[in-house]
Amino acid sequence: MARPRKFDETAVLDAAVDRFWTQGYEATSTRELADSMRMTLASMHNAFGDKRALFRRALEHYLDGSLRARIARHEAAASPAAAIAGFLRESIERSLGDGCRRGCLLVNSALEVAPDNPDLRDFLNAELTTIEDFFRRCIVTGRRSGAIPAGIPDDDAARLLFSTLLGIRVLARIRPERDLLEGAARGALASLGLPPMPDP
Amino acid sequence: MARPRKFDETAVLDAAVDRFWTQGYEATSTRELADSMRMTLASMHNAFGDKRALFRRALEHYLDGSLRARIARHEAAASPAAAIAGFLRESIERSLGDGCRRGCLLVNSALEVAPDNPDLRDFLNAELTTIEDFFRRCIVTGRRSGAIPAGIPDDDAARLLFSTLLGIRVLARIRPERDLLEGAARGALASLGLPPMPDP
DNA sequence: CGTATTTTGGATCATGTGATCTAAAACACC
DNA sequence: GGTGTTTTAGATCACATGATCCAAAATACG
Repeated sequence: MARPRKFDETAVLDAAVDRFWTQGYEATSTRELADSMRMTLASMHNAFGDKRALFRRALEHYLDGSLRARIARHEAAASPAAAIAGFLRESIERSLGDGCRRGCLLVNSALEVAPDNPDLRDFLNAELTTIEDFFRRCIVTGRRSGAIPAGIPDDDAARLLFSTLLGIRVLARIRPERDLLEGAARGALASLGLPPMPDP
Repeated sequence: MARPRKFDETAVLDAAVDRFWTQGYEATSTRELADSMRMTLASMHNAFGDKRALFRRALEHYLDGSLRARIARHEAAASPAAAIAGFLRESIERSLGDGCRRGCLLVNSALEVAPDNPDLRDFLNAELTTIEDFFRRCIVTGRRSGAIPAGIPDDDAARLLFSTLLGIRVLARIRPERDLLEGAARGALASLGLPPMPDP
C-alpha cells in the first residue's frame, strides 16, 4: 500500500533511550537524536512526533525492556525475601556495571522532566508505584508465611525499601561506590529482618 | 575608586537559586536568570562569569543558607537520636510545604548536572558526604551512650539513613504525599530502634 | 574639579534549537 | 505497469541561546 519503513523500531528506540539516559532530556538535541538513531529529522518527526512524544516512547521502550520483566523475574524467586534481596542486588550491579554513571532513566526522568509535565508525571508515578507495590507484595506474603518477621507496618516497610532503592539510584549517578550502595541496601534488609543480598 | 554595584548580592543569588531550583540548570536561560535577578546580561556576566560559574555560586549560596546551618542546629538537639529524627522531620516538612515540588536543589543538581561535570560533582559529593557524616556521627555517639541500640554496623546504618533521605527528596519532587514520605522515614527510624519523628 | 576604574544598558554576534516544507524515492495493490 | 500512499532526504524557517562588544553612567580618589 505504501513505502515500507527502512529502520528497525527497536534499534532506533534503543538509540534514543541511550541518549536521553546518558544526557537527560533538555541536554539532548533533536539533531543528535536523529544522528544516533541513524535517521533524518524528518523521518524521526514523521514516525514519532515531536521531541516530547519521542521521549515518552523511549521511556516506555526502556521500561518495557527493563523494569516490568525484572519485577516478574524476581517475584518468581524462591521466596519473597529472596525477591527483595535479588531485586536490590540487581539494581546495585546494574548501577556499578555502567561506567557512564547513568543511574536509572526512570528516576532521572522523575526528577528532571516530571515536575512540570503532568502527563509524564502520572505515567512515571504509575511505574514507580509498580516498584513500591512489588515491595509491598513481597513483605505481605513473606510475613504471612512467617518467612519475614513482623515489625513495622507493611506499608512503612515497603516505603522504606522503595525510598532506599531511589536513594541507591541517585547515588549510582553521583557516587557509584560499592560500599555505599551495598551499605544502604544491607542496612534496609537487615533492619527489616530480611536475609542479606546474594553475592554479586 | 570605581562605580559601586547597584544590586544586592544576596538578593540576586536568591533569585538565581529560585530559577535553577524550580526549572533545573539546562531549562533555565541566561536571559531568564538576568530578568529574575533584575539585572542586565552584561552585569550578570561581569559579576558572576558564565552560566556554569553562576550556577556554582547559586548552589553555594543555597547550601550556605540551608544545609550547613540545618545540620548544626539539629546536631545541637537533646540527643543524637533526636537529631536524626528532627533532621528527617524538617526535610519532610520542607518537601511538603513547597507547592512547587522543587525537592532539594542539591539532590536535583546531583542528578542533572553532576554526572558530566567533574568539578561540580566533587563539590556536590563533598556536600552530600556532609550529610552522610552527620548521620554517622549521630549513630556512633548515640550507640556509645546506649541511647541507640546496637545492630547493623554504624556505617550501614548511616548509609541507610542517607539513602532514605535521598529517596524522600526524590519522591518530594514527583509524589509529595505525606504518607509516603513519612512512611519511608518511619520505616528507617523504627527499624534502627530509633524513636519516631516529632510531630510536624 | 578631573581622572581613573568599574558597572551598567542596549545592541549584537554566531550558533544551536525544535520544527516544517518540498520533492524525490520506494513499495503494495489493482 | 500504473497508481496511490507513505517514507525518505535535504534544505530551510523562525526563534532562542550563551556570550560579547561598546559607549554611557557613576563613583572614589587625587
